Amino acid sequence: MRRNAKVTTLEHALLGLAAQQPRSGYDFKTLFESTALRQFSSSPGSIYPALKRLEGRGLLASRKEPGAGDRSRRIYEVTPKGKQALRSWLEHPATVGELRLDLRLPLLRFSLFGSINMPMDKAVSFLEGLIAAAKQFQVELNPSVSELARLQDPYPGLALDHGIRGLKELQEWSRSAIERLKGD
Amino acid sequence: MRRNAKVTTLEHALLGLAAQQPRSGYDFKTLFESTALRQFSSSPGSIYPALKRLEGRGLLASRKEPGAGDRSRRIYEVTPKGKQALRSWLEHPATVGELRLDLRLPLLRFSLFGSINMPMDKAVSFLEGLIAAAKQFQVELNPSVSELARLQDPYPGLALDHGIRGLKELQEWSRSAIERLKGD
DNA sequence: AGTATCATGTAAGAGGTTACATGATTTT
DNA sequence: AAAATCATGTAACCTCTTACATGATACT
Repeated sequence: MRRNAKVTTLEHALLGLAAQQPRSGYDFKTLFESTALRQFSSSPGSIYPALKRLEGRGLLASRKEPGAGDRSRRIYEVTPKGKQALRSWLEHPATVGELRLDLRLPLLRFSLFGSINMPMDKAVSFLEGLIAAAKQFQVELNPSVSELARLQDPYPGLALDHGIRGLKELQEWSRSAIERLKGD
Repeated sequence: MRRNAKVTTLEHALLGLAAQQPRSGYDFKTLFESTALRQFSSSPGSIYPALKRLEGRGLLASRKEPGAGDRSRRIYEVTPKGKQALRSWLEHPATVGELRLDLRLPLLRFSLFGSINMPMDKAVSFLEGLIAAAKQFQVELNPSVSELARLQDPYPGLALDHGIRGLKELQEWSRSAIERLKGD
């Protein structure tokens, strides 16, 4: 079988949350609804099928937990194979290419580092890589700054300025996060 | 016909670019590849079908422009109906709900304000609304800060800190953009 | 008694991703 | 002569969105 080869962002997030602690589909759903994770999904229509796919691929395992009456919850927990997939995803260093496409993804990974007890020095390396990628991306954008400054339309240049500020902020945050991690 | 009621983000972006100036599918494709717009699409597989859909709905019109040999480009330009749809999208104020889901969208809209010659005072109102929404969102996140600070897992709290810094930065950028717009 | 929440799911439709396909022209 | 670029598209597959559906329990 060569289908379903790719694990999606939503699936990776579910994997990470399941690795933190076993949860039911409903638990995942409410977590996604009530936190910044909502960016990566919504509603049962994506979460329940994703859980089934992950179980079908052997990355999650489930058991029925009979509740009061018929409120039986199905609890998912990560399998060794799932933990392996999670680990290799989390350990992917952030690259310029990834930042260009979506800078929220490295942050999502970082937020889930605890799910595999990522050692502090690896987290610091990740952040250092993130700083390097952000810096490089920022440099790449410099030609566009002068280019857009020449237009009479001010909006694209201003929007680009926001992007650059975001990259600077990302570097500053990364440095402060490194300090906080080291100060434990 | 009630199908295709919803205009997607990619389609709105195409509409805005076409309103700036008529372009070919290839022009759109290279623009998306070479700018921050790449976040909202990729490759011909999404762009060409989107252009066809927009033409089918009467939001874009196309004409063949015979080039040298058989390099005929198909040029798309926005129709009055398309400009209307574009305008109503661009004039949507940013809300907290939108920021919670994806704060890149209001920025995308802002970057395309020139395509309908958005009057300066409306752009300023938009930014003021953006500041208000960002502020409100920031306040909403405060309970999570104390909650996550209590965990032994440091990563979610640090990631949240990045989100909050981003919201502060968004407000600062908005203020500076207002100044720049007024200083014209 | 009625509403909200817990809890899980399915079905239809649409759009995006990836990969492939074609052919001319320009550059190396 | 070969490779890159211009230029447009299609097909398969998959996932997501939206909406609907069900039934028990807790709350007011």
